[in-house]
Amino acid sequence: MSDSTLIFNRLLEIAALLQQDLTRSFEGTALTASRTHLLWEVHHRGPTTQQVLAGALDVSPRNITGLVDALEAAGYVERRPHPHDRRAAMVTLTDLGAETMARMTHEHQQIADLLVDGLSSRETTELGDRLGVITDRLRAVIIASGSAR
Amino acid sequence: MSDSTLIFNRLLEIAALLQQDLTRSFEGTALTASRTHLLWEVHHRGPTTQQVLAGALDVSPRNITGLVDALEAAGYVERRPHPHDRRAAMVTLTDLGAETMARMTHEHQQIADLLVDGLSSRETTELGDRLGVITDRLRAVIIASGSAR
DNA sequence: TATTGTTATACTCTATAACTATA
DNA sequence: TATAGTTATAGAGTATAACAATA
Repeated sequence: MSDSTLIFNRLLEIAALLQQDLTRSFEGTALTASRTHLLWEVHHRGPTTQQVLAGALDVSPRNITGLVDALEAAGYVERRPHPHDRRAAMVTLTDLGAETMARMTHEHQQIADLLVDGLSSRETTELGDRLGVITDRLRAVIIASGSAR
Repeated sequence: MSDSTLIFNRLLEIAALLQQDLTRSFEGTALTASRTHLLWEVHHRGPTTQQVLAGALDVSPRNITGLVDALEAAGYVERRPHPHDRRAAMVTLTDLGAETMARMTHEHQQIADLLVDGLSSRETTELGDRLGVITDRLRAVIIASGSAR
């Protein structure tokens, strides 16, 4: 197996492990990866229409309806009236939603520190740079394969 | 944002992009990520019982039934009788399944080369080592959080 | 006429529980 | 009695299409 295949396989394994850890961390709550992604967007954007969320998550508006329904039922968000457009709803974090996102942001930093712990600051910077290169190339591959269709 | 958070976010982004690219590459076929994972296991193990596949994919036996049904309907695998146990079926690649896996293995190598291209062989080795460290730590985190429950 | 969000319908992945055939 | 796989049922994420209310 070539060195590049080895690295690629490590990236795939890391991706699978991250997904697995995320899923496990939601056990026993009403949260899921998709719902948390939506929460994350609202956390960073502030009150947001469902159309905007559909674009941000790259998912159909119908799907957003379902995710917001579930998050609203569990008390993480509220639909509030849009100030100027009576068709639209502003999805807004409740106190529970805001507290949850604050806690998750903190845990996010902690696991990041844990994973990268032990590398010197120079090594850390280099690793970041190389992953950045891979990220950029991967993005380019996806854009290319998208436009090829 | 700390350096470690930056690296962690890059890993998350790479994970999302890989998932996106994989999903897109299956458009217009009967394949999905889960079905391909099953195909991948059979490719590497040879004819395999569904019980073993359930363990390999870490998924319920019921789920394997559905995945094998779909792959069989699309012509990628066959259920053949187990030589000694009439309860069990051996999931076996058809010619189409074997050709598909050969092609995917080749494409897998190509995208690996593409993504890692441009790094010197020393840099490649170091990147692999550092990702290996992260993979091991992440695995440890997941095992720890699993046993805590 | 165009846009926002919903209802209707369908497919995939996933799980647990009950059941059949076989060991 | 235990195991391999299936049927039954259910929840979650996803999609398209048709529709209502509003712009």
